[in-house]
This record gives sequence, structure tokens and C-alpha cells, in this order.
Amino acid sequence: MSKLQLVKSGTPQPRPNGAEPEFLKGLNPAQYKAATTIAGPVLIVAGAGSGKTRVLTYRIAYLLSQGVSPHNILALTFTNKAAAEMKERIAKIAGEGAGHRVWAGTFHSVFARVLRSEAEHLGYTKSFTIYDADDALSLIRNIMASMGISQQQFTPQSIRSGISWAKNQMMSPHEYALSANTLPEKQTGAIYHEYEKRLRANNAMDFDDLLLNMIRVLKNQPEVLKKYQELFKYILVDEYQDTNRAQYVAIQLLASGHKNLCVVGDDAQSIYRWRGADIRNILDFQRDYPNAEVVRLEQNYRSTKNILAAADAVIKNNQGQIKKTLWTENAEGDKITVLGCPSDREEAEAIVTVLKRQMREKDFDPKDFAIIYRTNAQSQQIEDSLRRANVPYTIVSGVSFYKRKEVKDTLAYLRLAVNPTDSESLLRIVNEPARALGKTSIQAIQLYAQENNIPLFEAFKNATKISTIQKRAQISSVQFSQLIEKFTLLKDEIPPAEFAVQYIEATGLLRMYKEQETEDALDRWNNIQRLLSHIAEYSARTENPTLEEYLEQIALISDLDITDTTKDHVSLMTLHAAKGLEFPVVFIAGLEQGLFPLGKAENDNEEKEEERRLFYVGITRAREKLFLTYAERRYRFGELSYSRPSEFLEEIDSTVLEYEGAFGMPAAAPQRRTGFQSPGFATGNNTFKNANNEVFKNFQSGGFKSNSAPASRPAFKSSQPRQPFYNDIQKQEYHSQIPVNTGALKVGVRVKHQMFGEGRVEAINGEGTQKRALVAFQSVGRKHLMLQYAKLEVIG
DNA sequence: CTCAAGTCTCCGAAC
DNA sequence: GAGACTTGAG
Repeated sequence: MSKLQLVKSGTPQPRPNGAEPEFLKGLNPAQYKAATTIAGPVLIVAGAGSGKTRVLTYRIAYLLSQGVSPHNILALTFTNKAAAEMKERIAKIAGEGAGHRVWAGTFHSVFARVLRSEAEHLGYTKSFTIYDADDALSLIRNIMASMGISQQQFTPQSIRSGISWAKNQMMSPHEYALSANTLPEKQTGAIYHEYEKRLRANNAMDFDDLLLNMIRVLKNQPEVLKKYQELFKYILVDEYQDTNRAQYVAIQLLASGHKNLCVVGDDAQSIYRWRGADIRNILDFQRDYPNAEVVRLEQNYRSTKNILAAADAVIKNNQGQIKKTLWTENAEGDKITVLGCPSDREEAEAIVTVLKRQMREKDFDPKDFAIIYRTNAQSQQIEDSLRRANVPYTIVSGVSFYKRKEVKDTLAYLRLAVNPTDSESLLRIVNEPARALGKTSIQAIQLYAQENNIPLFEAFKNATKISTIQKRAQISSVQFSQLIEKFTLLKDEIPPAEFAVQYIEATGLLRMYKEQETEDALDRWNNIQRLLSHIAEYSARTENPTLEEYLEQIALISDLDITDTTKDHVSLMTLHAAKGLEFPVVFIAGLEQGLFPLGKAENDNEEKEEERRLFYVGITRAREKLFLTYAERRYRFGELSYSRPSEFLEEIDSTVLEYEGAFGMPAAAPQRRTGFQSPGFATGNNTFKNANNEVFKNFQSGGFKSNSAPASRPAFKSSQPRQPFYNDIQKQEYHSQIPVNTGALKVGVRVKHQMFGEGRVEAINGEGTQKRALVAFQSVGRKHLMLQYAKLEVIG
């Protein structure tokens, strides 16, 4: 292909020798340097809102204009959404074809694509299945059950995160076992070993394997390494501060030939330490590549001066942060508004009220707003309020659709047709709908498979030979295997969309839900239909659609129905999901001690610094106006809990803050409760410090001191009584009877027990004499302890 | 073996 | 409070 064809007419043709393309003209000097320094290693330190995405896009467009082939460019982004947007922007500058031929995607999706073609080197087949976190979890549950390890004592989740941590450190089961000291670690090691064995037997990889196997194949197959080093002549890595050890190694391998590696990141926005991100990757880049060019993007084009001042004030409380001076030519802008509310429900109402007021007075549209929170669970209240107020909204990512049972079941059927050795998928749906194959029969069949060393699916085919199960189960097993086999053969004969419809119809899953005739079952039936139409959509927009590819996309693109920015919706999302986005108006909700920062961070400085970076990310999403909200009491785990406002609020200069109590709402506010006067909360003119000090007096962290309970406040005598509100009161009075001496014992604290030694409190249940704590001990795993008997000493 | 009712975990973020 | 998992009667 000639290099001229790569550039669409209408964009400037590359002129030979140094003449520069038109599109670079709008860049500032630092951006220009970042976009055009294409040879050798480059580190771009890009502050929030400094035009990073633009620079990356232009850099790729520039590469293309210099005659680089699109398929020689690898751009690794943190989300698939970011990759898709980048491709789109490149397409606009350099032409449709070029834009789409660039290798752009997440580490996981790009590596999955590579691994499909190199699977044989690893002992896998092309159609390997990708297990998401939930699949991995149920595999671990099965393993624990078969190994006779109590799931009460060791949660499958903790085992899984242990395994994932080991994988991210590139530790084999053997290495992990060698370094294991405590009992939980030893158990994890044993399970890890079996887990790896079963993944292989199932022809399946988990998320971590996509990175590890990539490294494996590059390290062990020199010709494969060479091939991809040649292919990926220019490598760009976005969000480099959030890469983990395995990603780091993979990049090193790929880039070690030509060294045209450009990494972009901001240490202040590193928010994925918990999943293995290693901030040293960015801090040490210059050591890894001594001749690296370093470009700093410090001019912010996004936010007002006040918003930047707040962000700066917050982040400077972190010790381990590269010094950076972010500045802007933008206007000073409005002050940041803090909204204090009595409850989570009223917080949600206040957000919606203020949001509507902003739309009315400042002429904003719904799409100009984002509501951001620390935990997914917070979305519910806000959703309810938005729905009641008829404000259109979408939730970015979130748990939702693909995690639903019926959807996962449908996907398991499809996976099984693609990869019949996938025993996890098989076990998931073998009795869904009921086929008279219960626990006992399945255990017997599993045993048979094990003894004869054949895949589970083969055992089902040969069920008539298994004398330990009943005749009825034998027949049922054979019928089931015949159903799957029939469609395994049909799979490549008809288009994926049609196939899926016929197949799922034949499984009886749809009929089962239809016959139940409950509202819930109808919902589930609809969800399966939605999934089937989604496959049809995928098929329609893809050149050579295959079921394998569709399933891979589903596994790797969790937020597939991501925010449609063309639609006029308010966006709801977690702080993590907000990274990389921007909105004119941003609400950050739930700024409470114990929620944001999370309780676990309270006594752990590194955790707290990460929470602070998360807050920094949140603040810098806002262009014009930022609201910070908190609730004095909120439901968590179905129980009411109290907390004081987040310590992060104190870190912001009072000069850029203004304060609005929930009852300083305009008269039009529907939930207005006159009479409420929280000290210092009333109107906007108090400086925050004053208000804050008052609040601290009233709300002791984690305690339930009787006179701090706000039961006597007139606010509870609502003129518009709502049922849940009164429930709040009852519950809360109940709570105030809890003996004060257990106040310091709460979820997250470390405790010491005479016999079991040190551990961490994971949950507290029950009341009064029945109150008990679930403690994870280093020595013996998890134990339920009655507090009135177990003398637990709180040690921090 | 199956279904309904009871129990337990979850709410720490996501490829 | 929801959803997944467990348990016990038919």
C-alpha cells in the first residue's frame, strides 16, 4: 500500500522532508513536541485536562503522515472505550481505513487477539474461553469444594485475589507455595495449583493469563517475539501509571527491538494499586530508558482556576507524588459547593434538585452532568431520585446486564458450543433448565471423568457406562450431550446470530422462563432476548462475525453498553470509571469518612494516598462547576450507619468553597423540610471550617453516643412523611442501645485474640448480646466470634 | 430430585 | 436490601 493512500483527501498530504501537517498547528509547544518526537523512548507526563488524548491522537496521525503503516502502530489504552474513541478521532484526521487498522485496545483485548493466533504454542486451541472474575470465582468454589476446604473459613474471593496478585507478580503456583507462610497463604497456594490445572484442562484463560501467556509466548518462542517486535514498530501506552508488573514486562519485550516506545501518564492519577498497578513503572521510566525524552504537559485546558486550586490543595497532602505545576488560562469560575445532607436519600434528592436548578438557570442539558461516587451501591438512591424527577440518566459500566444469571447462563451455553472442554460453563447450565441432573448425579459423572481422565463433556456422552447414577440420569445426560454436540457442529454452518437464536431456543431456557409466568421470569426472558439481539447487532456491524469473537468481546468489554455521548443523559459512574472523562458539571457524592476515603484507608497511609488520588481524579473531571455532597447517615449492608464528613473536605482551601445545607434549598425544592437547623449548615455564608467543626462535635466516628443521635431534630417531623424515613428513626433508636464500649470495634480494624492471634474484622452482625464479629485471622482464617465471650483487643 | 423458604454475603474499584 | 447459596420437606 502506498503511503498516499493512507491519507484521506481533504486532509493535508504529507509533504516530504519536514513539512508539517496542518493538524499540528493547534498544539502548544509541549504538546507539539509530544506528538512529533516519534523515534526512541518518550515519557509524556500529562496532568489532568492537559490535552493528553488529543496529543496521543495527533501523534498517531503524525506517524501515519510520516508514512508509518497503521498496522505497525500499537496503542494500548486502559479501556476499550478509550481505544474506540481514539480510533474514531484518528479516522477523522487520517481517514477511515487508517483509523481502524491501527492496533488499539486494552492490554487484554490486544493480547487476546494475538494469543488466538499463537494459542498452539501454549498448548491451547484457538477457541479458548476467557473467564471473567465471576467465572474464576466459581471455578475456585468448585475447587475448594472438591478439596474439602471450608468456604466459611477462607472466602473464595480472598483466594481469588491472592491468586490474581501472584499472577500479577508473575509467580507460579510453585513459587507462591514456597513463599507462603501463613495458613491462608498455604491454602491459596494449593488452590492456585489446582486452579491452573483446571484452566488448562478447560482450554480457558482468566484475565491475568492474557498478560502472562503473552509474556510466556514472547519469552519462549523467539520467532514469535521477533514477529511482534517487527509488527509493532511504534508502541504507545496510555495511563502508564496504572500498568502492573506483567504489563510492564510485556511492553519491555515488545519494545526492546526498535525502542519506539511512548508512555503517557500522571502519577497523581494512579488509582489501581489494588489490582497490581505499580507506580514505579512510570517513576522509573527514565532509568529503564536513560535516553528517553521527557515531555511535561502542564497547561490545563479543562477546568476553572477554582477547580484546579481545589485539586491542587488536595493532592499536595500526598507525600509520594511527583511535583507538578498545573496551571490554566481559564476563568476563575464559581466556587465549589459543598452540600451537606441528613441522609443518603436526601443527598440524592438534593443532587437532583440542584441539577434541575442548574439546567433551568444555566441552560445546561442532562448530558452536561456527571454524578460520581466511590462504590457502585451508591447509585441506587440517586437513580431512584432521578427516575422520580424524570431526568434521563445512564449508568456507566456498573454491574448490570452481563452479570445477570440468565445472561451468564445463555453465554455459558454459547461458550460450550465453541469450546466443549469448558467444564465450568458446562456445570453452570447442565441443570438449567432442570434436566433431573442434580448434585449427586453430577458428582458421580465428575468422578467418572476424573478416573478415566477424560473431559467432563465426554463423560456426559458416555453416561450409560456410569453405573453409579440412575437410569433416568444416564438418559438425561446423553440427551444433554447430544443437544450440545448437535449445535457444536451447526455452529460453523450458519451465521452466529441465527445460530444463537436456534440454539438457545433448543436448550429450553427461554421456554422455562416463559412458563414460569412471574414478573421476574419475564424480565429474565426479556434479558435473554436482548442478548440475542445484541449478537445480531454485532453480526451486522462486523465484517466476519464469529461467535468466538463475540464472546471474547463480551468477556473483555464489561461496559459494552457504555455511555452513549450522543444521547442527552446524566451520567452516573464510579470514580474509577470517571477517569479520562470530563463534564461541565460534576457531583461527587458520599464524601464521608469511612466511605470516601473508605474505612480501610483510615489507618493505612498508602491506601489513603490512593483514595486521595481518586478524589483528585474526581475533582479534575469538572470543567465549570463542582459539587461535593455527603450524608450524615446512610444505609450500608441494609443497615443504617452514621459518619462524619470526609477529611478530604478539610483539605480544600475554604476560600474556594461555599457551603449549602440541604435545607438551604430554594423554596421550590420538593423535599424541603423547614425547621431543620444543623449547626452551621443553614445557609451558604458560613466558612466551611466553622461548619465542619460543628459537625465533628455531633458525629463521632463510628460511635453511637446517645446524645449525638439526631432523633430530637425537628427535621424528622417531615411535612411530607415518607415511610422509609420513619423506619430510619426506629432503626436508629435501636442502634443507640448498643453498648458504647464496642464503639471502636468496627469493620476494617485489626484485633487481637488470645488464641487466634491477630486478624482483621470483616463484618459485624447482630445486636446486644447476640452481636458477633467475623474476623479474618492470619493463623486460622475466618472465624465468627460472639463479642460477649471473645475478648477482642482492638490494635489499630 | 425439586422447589420454597431460610441464611449468608455483599458494598472496594474493573480488564 | 438484593442476590446467591443452603437446607429440608415433599
